[in-house]
Amino acid sequence: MEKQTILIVDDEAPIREMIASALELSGYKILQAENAAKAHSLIIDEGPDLILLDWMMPGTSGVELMRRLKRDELTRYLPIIMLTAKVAEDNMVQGLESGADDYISKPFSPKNLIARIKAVLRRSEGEAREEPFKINQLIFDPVSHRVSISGTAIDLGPTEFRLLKFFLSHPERVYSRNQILDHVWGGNVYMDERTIDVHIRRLRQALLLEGHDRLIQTVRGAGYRLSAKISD
Amino acid sequence: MEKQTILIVDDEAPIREMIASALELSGYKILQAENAAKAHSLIIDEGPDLILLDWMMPGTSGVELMRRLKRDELTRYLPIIMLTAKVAEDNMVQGLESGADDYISKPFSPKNLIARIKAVLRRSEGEAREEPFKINQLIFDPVSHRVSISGTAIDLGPTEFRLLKFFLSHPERVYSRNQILDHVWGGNVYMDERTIDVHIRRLRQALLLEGHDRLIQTVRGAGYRLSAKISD
DNA sequence: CAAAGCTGTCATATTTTTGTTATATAAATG
DNA sequence: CATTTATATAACAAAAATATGACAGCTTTG
Repeated sequence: MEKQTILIVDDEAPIREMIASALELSGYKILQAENAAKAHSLIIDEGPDLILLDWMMPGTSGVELMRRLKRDELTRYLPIIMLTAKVAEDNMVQGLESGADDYISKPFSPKNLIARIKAVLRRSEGEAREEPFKINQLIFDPVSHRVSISGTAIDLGPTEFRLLKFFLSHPERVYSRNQILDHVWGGNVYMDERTIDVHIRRLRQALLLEGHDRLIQTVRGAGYRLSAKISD
Repeated sequence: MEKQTILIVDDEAPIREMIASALELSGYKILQAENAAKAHSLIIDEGPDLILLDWMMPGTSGVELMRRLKRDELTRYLPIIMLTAKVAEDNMVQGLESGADDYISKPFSPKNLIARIKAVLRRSEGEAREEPFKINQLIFDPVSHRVSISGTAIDLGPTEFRLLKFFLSHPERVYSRNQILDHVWGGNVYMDERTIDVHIRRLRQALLLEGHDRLIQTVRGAGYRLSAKISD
């Protein structure tokens, strides 16, 4: 299976490092952020599978970040495990209620943490997004694995399907060919960058109906972007 | 729908009561047992849909009971959620490894508990359906164990029958070969994935009449799907 | 016990998909 | 405007996924 990515959000670098090394040993890919803002952009850009979120942070607090994530359609289903200081158990209730999937109090053993991560990931595995994406006349249904434009079925190869899904999950945002490679093909693949162009071409070709190929836009020198806003 | 039954196994009566009243409010039927022996006989007699199992119990421990249940063919698939005391978190690891479907540490909020129960039940939700399925000209009657297309009886082997039943209970949804394996053959079977293809072939062969073989659709790179919508 | 029916596995055909490469276009640059 | 650079397109052959037919071991039937 593809290596799963975990984002650690904590303002104390040593703690992040400790957790990171433990998790890397267990085969996860690790991202780190020391504040909510950085965390948020990493979430958008890298799309981690799970977040370990420290409760007590200066600036935008953990709760606040969590609220924001839950509000956004695209990040709503991202599982979150809260890290709480031992004393702060009251907050825990509040935390669980505002949408955390689990909590764990410091100090904790790596073994324990990993077990929880596994449990949460397993649990949320069955809860991947089920509602179809809609943009203009396009409907993308992950459940039945179908794509249609104004009711007409669209035929996509597996790669184009994943590519379109990726774009739909991160609309209105440019991605470089390398980022696309990472997300759609998975981390450790070597492939010529030009090949992306070809797949973009195929995707556009498939979306031709009613001009939906123009959803996929070229951003010269930067990469590609999906956008409902078709300038002309 | 039939009210679902949950068995609470915990040696402390007050805790059982607390949980019980919360769950009853949510519309579940509740059974209680204060030790493993009683739990086991209740399981056999009443066939609950899910078990909340306290980890720390005098006498036969929770683990032991769980092991026993997992060993028995009849109870192997009974979903179990472990209840752990906060201090005993190390055991939790052991618990998940020996087959619990989830765990939750005391103290927990009722809301959280119910959410998990729902998640676990949803995952293991089963069949048992009396009314016939109908799709296009196909009629599948689980009770009489008969299948027909436009009145013509269709002959299916046992496996193809189960396979078709599975698809009919989850139409318009793609399933990977592994998921199909889990649902139709049961959890712990080792079988070559390609064998699924062969059974799909046999099923299609049997449904040939009036093009009903096209109900079973191949989704390249993903698996198979049953759908009334025949694109071509 | 023989016949008939099922199952899972293989080996072999077929069909799709995929990454590359070569060539054509289009956009920037000075 | 000529040149350089980036992207689009078409064609292709290798690789991957799926379909199909045959078969041997087992069970169930009669």
